[in-house]
Amino acid sequence: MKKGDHLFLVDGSGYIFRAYHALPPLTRKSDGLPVGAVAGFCNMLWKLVQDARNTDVGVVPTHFAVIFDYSAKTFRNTMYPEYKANRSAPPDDLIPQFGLIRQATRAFDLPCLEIEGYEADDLIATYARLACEAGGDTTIISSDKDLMQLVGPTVSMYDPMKDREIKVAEVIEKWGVPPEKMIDLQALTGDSIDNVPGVPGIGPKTAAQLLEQFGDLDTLLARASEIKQNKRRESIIEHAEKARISRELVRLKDDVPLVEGLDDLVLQPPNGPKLIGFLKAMEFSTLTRRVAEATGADAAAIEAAPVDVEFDGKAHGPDLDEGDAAQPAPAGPAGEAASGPQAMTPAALVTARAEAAAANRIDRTAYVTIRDLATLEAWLADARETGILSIDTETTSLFPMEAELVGFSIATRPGKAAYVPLSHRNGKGDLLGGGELIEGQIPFHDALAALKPVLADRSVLKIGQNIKYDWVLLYRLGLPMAPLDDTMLISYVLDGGSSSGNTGGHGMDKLSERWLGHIPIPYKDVAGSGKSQVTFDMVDIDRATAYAAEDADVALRLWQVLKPRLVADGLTAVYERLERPLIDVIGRMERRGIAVDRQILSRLSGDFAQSAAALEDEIYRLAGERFNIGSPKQLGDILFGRMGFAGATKTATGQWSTSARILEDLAAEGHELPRKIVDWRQLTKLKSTYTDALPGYINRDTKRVHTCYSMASTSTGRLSSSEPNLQNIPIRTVEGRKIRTAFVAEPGHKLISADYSQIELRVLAHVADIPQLRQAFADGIDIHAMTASEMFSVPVEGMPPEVRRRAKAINFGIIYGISAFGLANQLSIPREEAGAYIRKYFQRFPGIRDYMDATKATARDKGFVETIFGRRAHYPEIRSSNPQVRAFNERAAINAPIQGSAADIIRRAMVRIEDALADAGLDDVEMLLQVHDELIFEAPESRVEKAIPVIRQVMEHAAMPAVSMRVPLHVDARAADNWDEAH
DNA sequence: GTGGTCTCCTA
DNA sequence: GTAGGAGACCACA
Repeated sequence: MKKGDHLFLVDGSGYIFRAYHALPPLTRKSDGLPVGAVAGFCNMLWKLVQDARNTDVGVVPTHFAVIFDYSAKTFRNTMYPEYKANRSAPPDDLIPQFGLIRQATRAFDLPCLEIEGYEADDLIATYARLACEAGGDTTIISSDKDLMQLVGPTVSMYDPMKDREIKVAEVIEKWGVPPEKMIDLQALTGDSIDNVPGVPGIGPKTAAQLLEQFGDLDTLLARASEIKQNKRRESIIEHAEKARISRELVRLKDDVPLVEGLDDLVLQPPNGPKLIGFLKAMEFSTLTRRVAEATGADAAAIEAAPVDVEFDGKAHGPDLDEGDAAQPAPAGPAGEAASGPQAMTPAALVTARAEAAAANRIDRTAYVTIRDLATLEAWLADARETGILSIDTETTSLFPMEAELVGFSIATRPGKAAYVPLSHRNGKGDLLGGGELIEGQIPFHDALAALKPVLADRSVLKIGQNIKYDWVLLYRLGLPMAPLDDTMLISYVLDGGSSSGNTGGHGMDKLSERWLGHIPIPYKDVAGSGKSQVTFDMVDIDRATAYAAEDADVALRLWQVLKPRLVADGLTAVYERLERPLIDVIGRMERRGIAVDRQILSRLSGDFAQSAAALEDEIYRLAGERFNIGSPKQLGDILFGRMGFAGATKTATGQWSTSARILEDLAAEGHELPRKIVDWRQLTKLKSTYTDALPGYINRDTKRVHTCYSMASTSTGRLSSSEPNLQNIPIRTVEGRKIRTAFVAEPGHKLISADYSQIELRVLAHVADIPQLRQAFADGIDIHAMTASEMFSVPVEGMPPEVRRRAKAINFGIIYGISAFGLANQLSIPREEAGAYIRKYFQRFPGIRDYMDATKATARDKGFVETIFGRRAHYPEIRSSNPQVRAFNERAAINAPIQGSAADIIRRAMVRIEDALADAGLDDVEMLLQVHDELIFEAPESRVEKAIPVIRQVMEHAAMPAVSMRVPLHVDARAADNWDEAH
């Protein structure tokens, strides 16, 4: 190396972690291998190497190396055993990427350096010193503050993510001291991440000020008695020794015995074919193309290179130390096993995390109430260091669209959690409702302003339990939040199914008890319940802190336990493609809401009330007495007791059944009273559930109805909608449909409804691979008529409606895990006849029976079934000795892959549709609702014609490229002023 | 006031 | 026969 040469040193280990959190998660298409950080790394390296050949750019590297940490143990551990002892394990889907990034480096033909016993930073320090001595310059590709001590006249740093150079001036600007004092500064402040102790109570600001005053650490320690502030003085005197140890920990070693000298680092021209082979193996098509163009290689002629995927996390520092207690780990790469890193398989990591979580008890007394901005800033800085922020909002309402923020809690590491009260009030609320703001709370907007950049920071992962709620609320307050991880959704992906999928199955309390062995404070205990319940702003701040900080702490701990299971169980792709990207998509739908015309509902309510009143009079006349028609008990007594109608059946609890089915049968025999009761029920149902209830959900500010979608409450992967449920708005009767006319588009806009035609039958045709069904769907013919024609040997032409109706019932029955009992019930035919139909059906479509048998066998064998995208639904009770329980679980297990695959397909469509619309210049077309196989959009009138083909295209191809369906998907779409006409 | 039961709305 | 949510009633506390 000579004067004028320029050495680039990439801090590989540092980059991995930052890229992982900063970049959107990416998985290899073919097998779900997580490769997001690898992709970021390759793009960065390529850009750096390319710039090297472009002489227009100011800085041209002549020497180049990528440097990694070797292993857990370094000389610093000998000096201070606790060094980096409390680091948490890396995210599970990052682990395989450590090895891949080293392979990427070699594919670039760049030196990939690491030395046992030293950190990457020490090697960087050593090479930088050598380069300086040889008269060359050095650029360190990193933004790590630990490296800033090296910055000087010939050494600068470069942050590849922010495209920002860090020189002496930038260091001073950021830390208040020049680079040569960074060591002393860090010795004082310590580093919670690396477990460098420092002096308690001294942060960067104070440290800089002290160094300014005293010059350096030794002088400061010698003259500590001169410090005026009592606390500060005592702390420094007491912890002087810690400061000295800290200084030795943070001081980088610049005389590491190197294997490769500077001359080994001379930058070579890129080896196109070798690099392309690796990029192809990673399935990075864009970069492959770029490299091919730049190097003149023929990408098509190059085969993907073999790539080793290791799950042992080679040399990413001491992060896997917690694995000590876990199972024996497989050896590391050849030749490095003996002294190499703690090796750990995904399964071992899962075990280790679960054991650690169960062992680390929760200590509520350690939680902090943050009452001033500086403390909040310090916590948020910690989050930027860890790259992790567990967050939970406390509000006055369960509806995020109308809730007021009362405070929020954060956690950056297990046990380190705090609550930030913002608008707690004292109890002196008067007629105006107010009460006075309690003192000792950070001004609302100041706190949010501090929080905002961290929430938006792509390099800080925000973790929450049901984080969609917080996302919607915070977005409303002008605080967008990304990226996100949701412990509820992770649990849902891992353990979904009837055993845990029902309401509350993935709730925080349940998860905490199960995984942490800890029961969090119930909400009731802080806010009361029933009449005495108060909103959270009235809760005492100390009690609020215990409750709220615990939630953030628990969410973080759950995340540590649950996230690694995704990789171990092969469910990363399901989470990353079907859950995580949907959080903000659905959040936006909830935020938009849909306009509901109050006048229409009010008029309908009046109409329904009038008709129902008229029916009531007649019912009393026919019954000969007044009674509560809405009481099944009283009604049953009158109909089957006093009046003695025939055909009575009992419900499970021995009551007379008065279901519509029974009453219809009686009506069919010519009885007037049951008919009127059925009609009365329909009207009162429509009135109470819809026309009376819906106006109460119209938001005061937006004038729209904002339903809440639950992403984790079904066993199959469907969404559910509540408060109000907009997935059960009537459609089957003329009267009911009128309610749909109240769902309207804004003036100048239209509602677009796009729904999948027969999606579940198409999925069935695909998974069971039934030739006749596939053909029928390919030809676009009436599927129920085709079924009838096959079964009963009747031509489709001129088929009696009754024949088709029966075939249709059978088709649905198949999807539901058919039983003769159920089909008989549905069609009102004898059980024997229904059984004969089913036998006939299986005769004509033997593939269906094979599929059903295979599904049941899988469920019994593994305890779960899978959708075509790999989502699992667990049915452990399929092994029950109770025949009823077993049969029920068998039917559910047969239905789940069909219903669930359809649900996954529409989820995929929802994830893609916003971008597709935006790409077509239609970003003013907004998705509002999802009703299982239907999506509702609102669009300016002028956009409708252009939007419909885009929507249809996305929906019909939503399964691709993960699954190539054997049958086409078909979508019907229409636009109108209201939902009734659009559907 | 809470929880269970019945009924009924949807895909 | 599958998957949901909600309102009314009623017996329990």
